[in-house]
Amino acid sequence: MKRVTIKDVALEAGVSLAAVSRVFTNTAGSSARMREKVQKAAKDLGYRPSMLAKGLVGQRTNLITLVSGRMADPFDALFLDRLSERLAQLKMRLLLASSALQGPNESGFFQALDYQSDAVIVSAGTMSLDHSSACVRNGLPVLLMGRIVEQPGVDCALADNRNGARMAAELLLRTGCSRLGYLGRGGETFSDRERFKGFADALSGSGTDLKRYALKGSPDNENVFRTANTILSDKHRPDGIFCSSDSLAFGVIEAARALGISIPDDFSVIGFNNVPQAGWRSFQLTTIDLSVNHCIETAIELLNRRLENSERCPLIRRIPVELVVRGTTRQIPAGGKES
Amino acid sequence: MKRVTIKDVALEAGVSLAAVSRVFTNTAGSSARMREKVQKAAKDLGYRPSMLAKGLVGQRTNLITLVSGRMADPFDALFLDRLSERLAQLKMRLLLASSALQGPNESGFFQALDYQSDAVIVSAGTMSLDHSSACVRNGLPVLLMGRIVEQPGVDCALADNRNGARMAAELLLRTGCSRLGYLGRGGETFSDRERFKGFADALSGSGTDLKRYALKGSPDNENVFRTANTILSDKHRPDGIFCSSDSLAFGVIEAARALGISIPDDFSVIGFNNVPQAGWRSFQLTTIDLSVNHCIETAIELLNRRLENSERCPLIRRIPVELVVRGTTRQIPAGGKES
DNA sequence: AGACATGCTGGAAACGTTTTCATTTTTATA
DNA sequence: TATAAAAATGAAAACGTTTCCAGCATGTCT
Repeated sequence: MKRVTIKDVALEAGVSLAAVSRVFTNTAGSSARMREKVQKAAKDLGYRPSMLAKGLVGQRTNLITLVSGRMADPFDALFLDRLSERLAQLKMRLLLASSALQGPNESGFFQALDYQSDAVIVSAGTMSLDHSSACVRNGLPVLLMGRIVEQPGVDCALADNRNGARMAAELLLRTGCSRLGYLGRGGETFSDRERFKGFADALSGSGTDLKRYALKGSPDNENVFRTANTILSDKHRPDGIFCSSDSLAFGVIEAARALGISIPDDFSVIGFNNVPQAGWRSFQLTTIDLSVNHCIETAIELLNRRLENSERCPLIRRIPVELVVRGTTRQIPAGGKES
Repeated sequence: MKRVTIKDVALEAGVSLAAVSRVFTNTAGSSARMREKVQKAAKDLGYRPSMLAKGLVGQRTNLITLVSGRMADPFDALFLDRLSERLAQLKMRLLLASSALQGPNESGFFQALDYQSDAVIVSAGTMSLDHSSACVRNGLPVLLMGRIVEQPGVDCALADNRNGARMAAELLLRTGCSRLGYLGRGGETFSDRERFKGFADALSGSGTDLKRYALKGSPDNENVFRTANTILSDKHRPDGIFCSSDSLAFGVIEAARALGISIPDDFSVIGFNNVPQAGWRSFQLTTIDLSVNHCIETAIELLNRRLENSERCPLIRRIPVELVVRGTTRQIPAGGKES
């Protein structure tokens, strides 16, 4: 019932505590005989080092706190899943901070501090950064996914939004759309703004109309459907729309179908993220692919570099995106000049 | 840069360590004056107790380890999300154990032990329970979601699978299906078996055909589609199919559409879980609803009861399910006798 | 006024590690 | 073989808490 400690192992092996510790931390300075004795004793007793004690004295807990939004969007779920797996390979563990519940002292940053995480990753675009400075002050690295904040100790990784938006704009133009729309989530996140701006800039000079729509209320399918329904019921509705996420695009597709608007003949839709569902036969959504794996690798790289040198200046990494053409946009006219 | 400890607070307030600790743990035996002094000092210094130290000496870490499968299924993602939020209300944190990576000593159970979690929740149906006994032996409560293992210290919570399967069977029968199929995931999980058995039992005596199909390979949409396509291409294909999860049902629906089989006129589909997508206009899937909130509440209740009495005998909780009729099954003939 | 319970307070041990430092043993060098 | 250098080992302090125990006021009862 009682935990097997390093002391028990030392006793069993007839050596000192320090010796056991050295063997388990692979510190130089223990004979082959010693390693053998200790390892045998440890195995016999079923010893496992207490990460709590380790973290208390050492400077690493191997804990990474993740502040994530609601897992409603499949992209977030996928990100979480892969991140957890990848970190496990590096012997690190993910500690979840519910970004939903935000009491006075309940910020994910405080949680990270309480458990002495080695770092905090913030992937919730809407999460307030009010208390991030508390982390920075304590030397706790912060990694921001999806937005940029210039502050020492805070690294950032985010999609190449402008480029993605540009590709979407160009495709819509080349396939003959002329009244365009942009649909973003209500919250006005950093990514949202960048995507709109990139879309608008790419369109400028083309002489096309651009209307910006924003979701009001929660991003669940039903609400998206209603919003899209309103947009598409308008007499002067757009004939092509770029959505800041695939989830929005799905709702738009369904609204178009419900109204009998034919996709892609009468109406085009482009999403963002390329979540698995985008490829399903029911949607065949043309979208901007943001590779989850690429996100993870970038995050891991920034994390590692920060952990080995906490003083280095902040880095901002842009994750490249790619256009994936499926069935919600028209074919590019064959005669046109190819880029 | 250095952490503010209880010692600093004690010094600032001019009291002893013990006094500060007592104030922060709400232990009886500190005067109003003392509380005031300490709280002021703590606030001035920005003190936050180290959960590591707390966990090391006390017996609670407020950490719950969750061993979950790949987050591909939206139900899992939802469960994780809500669980994290609910636990946060109770001042507990979720520590993730990637069930994917299973090295020799990498089982989630060991991870729970290493960090001295207060409990382990296993929601990955396919996760091996090889090392669960190590937890039980160390007095670490185990909560199994979705399957039953009778062992001291191990509580179980799972859907009322037989009842759900019965409802599915009855609906299919009453809407006139006569050649039925059951499609489960390959792994042959506990739930899978229960659902099939429940389905088969409810059908016995009705004189209908029942064929059991199982997915081979990964449960991604494309693979499900291929499997469903094979099933439905058969000349003697079923005219109604019950799937062990909504994700499977989506693939089946798409395969039917691709083959020009009309739903629900020529073919009926029922899923399990009632994930949000089941209600989307693109699917309108008739399914067996398993309430995530109900799952969470049951889990929390079992957890709490186990934490306050680690000796109590194991409990098995069945979570009720409900039939949600949508568009992938035919209407029940009006004239028939209602139940 | 003396005895006694009561409530508040601080000292110190404990939790399970790592790490520094001094000591002992081994190995290499002359 | 003596000696210096190197390697292996153990004792003890530190990490930041909680908790047990003893001491000391204070107030109450005879």
